[in-house]
Amino acid sequence: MKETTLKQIAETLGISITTVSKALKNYSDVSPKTKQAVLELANSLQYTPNSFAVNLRTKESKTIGLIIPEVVHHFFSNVINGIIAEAEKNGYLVIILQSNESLELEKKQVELLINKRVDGIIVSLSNESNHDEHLKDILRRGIPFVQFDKISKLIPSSKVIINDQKAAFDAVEHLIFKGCKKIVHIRGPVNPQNAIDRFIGYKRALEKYNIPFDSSLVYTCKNVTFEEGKEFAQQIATTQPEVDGLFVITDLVAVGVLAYFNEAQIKVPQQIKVIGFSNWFMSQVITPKLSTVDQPSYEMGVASFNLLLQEMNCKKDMVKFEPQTIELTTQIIERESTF
Amino acid sequence: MKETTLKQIAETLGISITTVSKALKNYSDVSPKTKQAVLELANSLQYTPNSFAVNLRTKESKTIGLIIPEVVHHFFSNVINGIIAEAEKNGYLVIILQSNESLELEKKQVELLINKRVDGIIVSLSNESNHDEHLKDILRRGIPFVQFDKISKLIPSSKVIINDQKAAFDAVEHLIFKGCKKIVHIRGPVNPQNAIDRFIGYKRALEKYNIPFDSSLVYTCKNVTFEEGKEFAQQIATTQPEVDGLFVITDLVAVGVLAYFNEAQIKVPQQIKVIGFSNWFMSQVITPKLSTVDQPSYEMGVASFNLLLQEMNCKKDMVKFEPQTIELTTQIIERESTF
DNA sequence: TTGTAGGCGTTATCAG
DNA sequence: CTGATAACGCCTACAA
Repeated sequence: MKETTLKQIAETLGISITTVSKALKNYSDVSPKTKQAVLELANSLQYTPNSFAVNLRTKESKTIGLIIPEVVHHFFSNVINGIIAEAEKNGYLVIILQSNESLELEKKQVELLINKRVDGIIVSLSNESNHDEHLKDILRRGIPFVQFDKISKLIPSSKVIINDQKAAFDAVEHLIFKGCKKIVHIRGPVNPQNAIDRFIGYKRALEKYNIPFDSSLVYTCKNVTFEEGKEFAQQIATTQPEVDGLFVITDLVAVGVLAYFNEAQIKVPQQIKVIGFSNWFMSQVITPKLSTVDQPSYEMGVASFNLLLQEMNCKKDMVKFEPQTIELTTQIIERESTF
Repeated sequence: MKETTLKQIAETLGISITTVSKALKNYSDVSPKTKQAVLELANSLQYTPNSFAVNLRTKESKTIGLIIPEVVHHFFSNVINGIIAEAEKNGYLVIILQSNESLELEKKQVELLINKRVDGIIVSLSNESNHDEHLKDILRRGIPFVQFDKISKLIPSSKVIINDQKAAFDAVEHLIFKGCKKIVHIRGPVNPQNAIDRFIGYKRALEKYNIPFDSSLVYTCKNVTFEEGKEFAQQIATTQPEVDGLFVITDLVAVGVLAYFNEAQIKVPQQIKVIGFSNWFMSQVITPKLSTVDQPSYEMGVASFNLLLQEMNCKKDMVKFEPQTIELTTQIIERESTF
């Protein structure tokens, strides 16, 4: 099974490789006759340029790399969706890697992508990531780079984010408006910037409405799972029965909370109100339907790719590119769990 | 930002490119002294071989392509997970494309991957796919190729599947054992082989237990969504109240069914029993917990990649490869919806 | 309008 | 042990 090459076409047609190449690329200086001959033969031989050779010549592969913590995840799979759709529109392919929330893996994968010489890299950091060197490496090598959602603020790259502080503030304010006085926050792990920001938003809302902050009302997820939600809900129900509101880092965990409350016959929203984060599809399917903060995941993917594209184009044109930060808007979705 | 190359190292060290290359690749015939010098310099210059050049020379890119109908899908995202994990273990990267259940897109994407000269291709067909030419193209070009789950039986490639007929038979038999007499099947679209096979399994089970087949009890999904589940459930409840069992093509749709029954206060499993397919995480979270057929998604990914790897290795060694079919086992998971 | 020549960076062969 | 040379397939000044 031999691949057909320019050389073959040139030889069977008795002309030079150059002419064949030009004919195929619609150069003006090829006689219509030879051009047609070339086109026909190329077609019948199913010629496609060898992308390895093209990559080597042009120094680009029209391929980008994407590193995310988890593929099986409502938010991230939607982001992937947005990225590959937008990439395809623009003639780019996407290599996807999963860090499994491990900093070690994330580092290795950055290295992999650098070695692969992808044209650009998009990353959302793992929960473990409290370390920057591998990201600086990307910058040092001059590879176009975009961070989204779980970012390192200190790295001067383009970023696509939401205003986590404000979104969290809104969520907690919503609970307060609904009459909650004693509000628990089930927060994300220690490292991720967005977990920190949502925590800050929670505190700010309390502050604004003169509710004293009480650290015993803060629970910290390690794995951010459904099971953790159940466990924390149980702890809360048994040790802090006076809690009447719950702001949860993400819908998956909030669904775990609701699952426990259902089992324990604790009435939501009558006895306790719950609001999640991210507007997962399932949150409108469970009983009671979960109030949440809508986070535009697909759009984040699209925006991330487009920022990357801009930077890649600048690089090609040797134009300096200024990193940009795009902040997408969020929205409170009120459902049964906070009626 | 210049990339460092063998040439640079050779020049600054005053030796030949060949020697540098050998030193870096641990060839036996390089003096320890020069070797060390090369290694040190390469290290301090952060040398990494230009993969474009390597690809061109070796005619492989250590990259495979994966085409699936949907990324945001519990089953497929788990398969992706399995594939990229196994690929990474073996030094391969994965380009992911999404056909959006469109045959047109699927064809284009196959072409894209062929042009990209990936080392191998893994595909799960879109629901629209009733057409083979693009798959034959892969075979014609001699590109290692594996199909999984939604396959074209006629294409002689390796395949990773479950026994959909048997799995469906088991599910329906389970309903019959639980006392169901009038069993509806909400089936998948017309084209996909696995929708056809599950339908056959349904009929066989009825036959075995002498329940006459009644085509008015078969509903056909177009989009296989939550909403469709709700709609069909409503139709069934209003027009065929004597139905007492429901075998649904996939959990997502089944969850839609349960959502309607919940709203309409129809008691599951007392009035009607429901069994889904694929063992989605959410199926154990909703109320009532959904009985289902467990389909090993991650494992399908792993098996698919491994089959592909075998074929890629055979190709390298110029050994003939015989396409294989791996059939993974399924299992009935009994939960509240069929108690 | 066509062709020659050089190079992208690596690897493999073969001779010194 | 070391290196010259060719080749992978394509692109692009520059000549002819």
